[in-house]
Amino acid sequence: MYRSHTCGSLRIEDKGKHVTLAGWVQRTRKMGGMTFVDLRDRYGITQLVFDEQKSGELFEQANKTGREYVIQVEGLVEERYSKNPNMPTGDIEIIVDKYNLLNPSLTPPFTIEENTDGGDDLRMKYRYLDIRRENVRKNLELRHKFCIAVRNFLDSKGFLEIETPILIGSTPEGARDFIVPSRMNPGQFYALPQSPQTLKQLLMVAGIDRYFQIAKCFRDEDLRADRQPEFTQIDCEMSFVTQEDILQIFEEMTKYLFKEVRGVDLGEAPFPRMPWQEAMEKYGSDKPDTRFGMEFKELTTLLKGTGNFSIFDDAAYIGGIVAPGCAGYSRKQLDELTNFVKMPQIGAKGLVWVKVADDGSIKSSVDKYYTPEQIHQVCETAGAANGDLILILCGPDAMRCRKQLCELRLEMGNRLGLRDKNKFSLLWVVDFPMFEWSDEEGRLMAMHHPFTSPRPQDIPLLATQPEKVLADAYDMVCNGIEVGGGSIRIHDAELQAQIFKVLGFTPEKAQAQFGFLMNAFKYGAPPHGGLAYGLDRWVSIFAGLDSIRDCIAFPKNNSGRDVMLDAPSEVAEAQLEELKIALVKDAE
RNA sequence: GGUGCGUUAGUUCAGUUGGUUAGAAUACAUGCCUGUCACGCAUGGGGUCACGGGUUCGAGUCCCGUACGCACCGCCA
Repeated sequence: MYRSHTCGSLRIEDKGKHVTLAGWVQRTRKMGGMTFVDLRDRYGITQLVFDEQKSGELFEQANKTGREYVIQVEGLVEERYSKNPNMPTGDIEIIVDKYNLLNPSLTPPFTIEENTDGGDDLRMKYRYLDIRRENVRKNLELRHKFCIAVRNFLDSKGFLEIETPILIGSTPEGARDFIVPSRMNPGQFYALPQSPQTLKQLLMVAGIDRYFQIAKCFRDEDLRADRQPEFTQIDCEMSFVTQEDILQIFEEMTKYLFKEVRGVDLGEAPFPRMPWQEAMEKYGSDKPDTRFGMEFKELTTLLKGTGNFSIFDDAAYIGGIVAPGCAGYSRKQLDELTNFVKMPQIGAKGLVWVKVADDGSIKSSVDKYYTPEQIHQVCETAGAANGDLILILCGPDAMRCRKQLCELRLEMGNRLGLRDKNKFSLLWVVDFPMFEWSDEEGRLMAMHHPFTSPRPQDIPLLATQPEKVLADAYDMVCNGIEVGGGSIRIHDAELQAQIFKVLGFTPEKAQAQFGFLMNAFKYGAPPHGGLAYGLDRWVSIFAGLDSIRDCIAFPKNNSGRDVMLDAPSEVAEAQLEELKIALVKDAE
């Protein structure tokens, strides 16, 4: 037996017990004739005491233990002389009478402390040391609790957890696939699933009317702080359900998770539902952060062609937001905001402001182009009160301009401290367009995915005005983050074929790519639909993290590398030969 | 594919207008210290200033390129 207790379990009630502990040396404090050692494991830290007079030889050994040495000790639990109220085990200490060095350690490249001195890169290279730190471990514990709660909830609702394969076929729609060569079928490749989408639909055809899976998904696209090439989805599908049924059950699950895992009561009220069109008009985003207001006010008709400001006259869209209490912004602060919107990734040309002072007097950066009455009208329309600042953007492309205004709104939200990590605002975004135009492909693309059902009332439009068709699709949004999304699927082979046609697939190509699904639909496919939650995103929201990497045990870096394993890497010639793969030598 | 920022001690960073022997904190080592818990005090070791080229009497500092990291745009059904 290596240990009788963990390093976090002993309390004053255990006084007098003879115990065995094992763990890592967090720190040693040498006080001359006395040495304190903090022994750490996953459960906590317990102080060990070595006394020169009483411990003799043990004292010498204790003084030689370095950081992160793995040791085992036996000793008596004693009440402390001077207690430490800051730690759970702070009332006791172990008077060590037996010491066993299990394994020494090199000095770690960064300190194993909550506020480590290690940078991200180094921490990832030595992730096994990083995970020893309490805050990283806490995130993994939270992730575990989240998964357990999901399983409990879905099990209680009759869902079956079923695994689907990782080696599947490539699908050209959507993200770029990771592909895996097949040795037994030279020249042919598997693809890793971007999601188990088609497989779960086949499970519905198979009569598994409630399915879920905590599924790894793979997308070979560039990374971000909130995007990894492999990530985890809580993938769910149900048969004989309407959109309403799905929204209700997953709203219930969300409330359950908040309560069980985060200790937050979201209340009885249903989540607001916002049509996609409204989200775009009010927030310039299909995933609005509704923790704060500052909704867009369109000013196009009011300002375009009514003054002599050519910038506005040439714009297709003029919109503003009201920043409450910001009328006192200095020239410098306004310049900062102007520079912010002019950053290349935002791309606005400039920023117009209107200040409504505390006494109601109005001043703006376009005073010379408009009459005071017109500017006053702007304040009315925008709903600005005394002390408020109106920020206005315009541009030739309404959609782009709204996106820019969206960025500005979020920036103001940050500046005004309105994006509190402990506040949660959830909503459903519904009624997504079925298709969006792709300039690159020169055709319509499925906005959600090609298996999404159009709203029944819009089906007649498919043949005539497909761009006007709305989908039976929905996203769950929390604090401006898309945390889940799904749709009612097509269960009719005919309708599915019609959608493929709109997407520019020839019947032959559709058959080749998705024949397995359309054939299955011919054998009595039930009406079905579902939803997938982004596990990594949920956990990082619950933990208040800025990057999903912090809740993934072994994440990839910005360029898709695992710096700990040094993957990806080259493989042996022999492996390539076996796969009949020849590498193209760089011509240079 | 693109934009921005960064790369200096084991680590996190500072380094002025281009000018003497490149600093701090922390970590590490040694010594002192019997109630510490971010212990304290003293001493010490530790640097290819990412790499390559250029400008200059002289480059950590300026210029060009490369690599790597981070954030973002494109991309992510």
